[in-house]
Amino acid sequence: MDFDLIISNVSRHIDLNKQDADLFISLLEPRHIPKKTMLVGTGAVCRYDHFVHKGCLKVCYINNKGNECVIKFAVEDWWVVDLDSFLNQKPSFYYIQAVEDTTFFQLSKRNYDRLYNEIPSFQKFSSERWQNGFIALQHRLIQNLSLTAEERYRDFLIKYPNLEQRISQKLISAYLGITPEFFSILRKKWATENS
Amino acid sequence: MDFDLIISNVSRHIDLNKQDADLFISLLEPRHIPKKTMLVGTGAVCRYDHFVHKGCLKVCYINNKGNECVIKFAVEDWWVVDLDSFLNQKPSFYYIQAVEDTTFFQLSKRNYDRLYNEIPSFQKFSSERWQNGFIALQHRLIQNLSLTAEERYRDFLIKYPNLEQRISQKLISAYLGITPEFFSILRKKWATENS
DNA sequence: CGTCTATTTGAATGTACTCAAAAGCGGTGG
DNA sequence: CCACCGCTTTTGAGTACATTCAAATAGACG
Repeated sequence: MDFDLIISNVSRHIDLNKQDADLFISLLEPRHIPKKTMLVGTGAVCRYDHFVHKGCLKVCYINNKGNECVIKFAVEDWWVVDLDSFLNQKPSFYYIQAVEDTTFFQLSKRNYDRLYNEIPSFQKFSSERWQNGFIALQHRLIQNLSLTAEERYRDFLIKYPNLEQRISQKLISAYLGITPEFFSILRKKWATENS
Repeated sequence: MDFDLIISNVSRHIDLNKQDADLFISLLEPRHIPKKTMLVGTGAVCRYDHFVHKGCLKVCYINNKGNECVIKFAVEDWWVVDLDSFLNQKPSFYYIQAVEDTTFFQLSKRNYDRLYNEIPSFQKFSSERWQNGFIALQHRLIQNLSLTAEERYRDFLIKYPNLEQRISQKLISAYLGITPEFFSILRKKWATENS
């Protein structure tokens, strides 16, 4: 198994000595799942934190009109978890599902807590992760308050480079918070504008 | 000065012994400002974390149409800071302004760091704060993706009990992400519905 | 090849906005 | 104490953005 990506990811936040890195790696469980696999179902407890090595996962929920809404995508080099469910071991509001065949590492709550207690800098990593997550989420909230669908799409392209070519338009529209029909209209409009 | 509220707030997350509590209190700076005071200007560095003891602050930005958008209100018992600006000591994207005459405690970055280093459980407090903030923000993001203005208003009423009577409709609409004109129309509609 | 889903297209509708104007309300100065 | 000023709120007409529903077309997969 290739741990370079995940070690490099963590190392961007904290310094891991050889011993800590070995402990960290030993607690990870590599997995490979085919597309459409449900990793965490709505109402289930999110028992693992996940780091995507290759492929793509989505975090979603079904809104009151019965449509799927995408909270976030997790592609290569992204961490993903239902924080509320994972930390408090309570039923998740979201579900996490594979969009593509996906290779990832999972870290159980037990091992997460162990790292938290045994590697002081892992606390820092964790803390920074949620601080940055908070900042990023606030940024996305602003977009949804202020921007049109077209502007939000531009932002999607920047946030997830090249993902647009890998997933369906239906999924993109579920992320943008618009209907697939309207997204199709926008695409046509953009095509004529740039010709 | 009355430290009961802030001590009780922190104590909901962690246990503070007498010594830690005294240190904590000694690092706080009480302030009182009249309404409309700009606490942190857009582009300024957010040098303090704030805890509102009485009154109300708002965190806002001006969108590309020139309208004020409200990210959050901070009333009694709420903490408020521009996290990105405060942690990284960089210019803030938001501004923080008093909606009412407000009494609050401010905690400088230097003292924040000192607490972080000297009181281990303060790390826990801080960490939990951003985890909970992340969870709450995700919840608000969902609302903006899925809910109508009317549903978002219901949620505002729950999140900020009684605040509705204290602030202008213009401010509420800036929080909901709708125009004051449209908010006025909705109010009239609700009034006829409940008669 | 057939089936199932995704995408496109179109018409009618709903939600929310812009602009303009009038009415209400609060604070300030004379 | 009142008159005036500025800001908030209401109202209305016209418009833009986005949705729903239905149907046709195109792609993907077994």
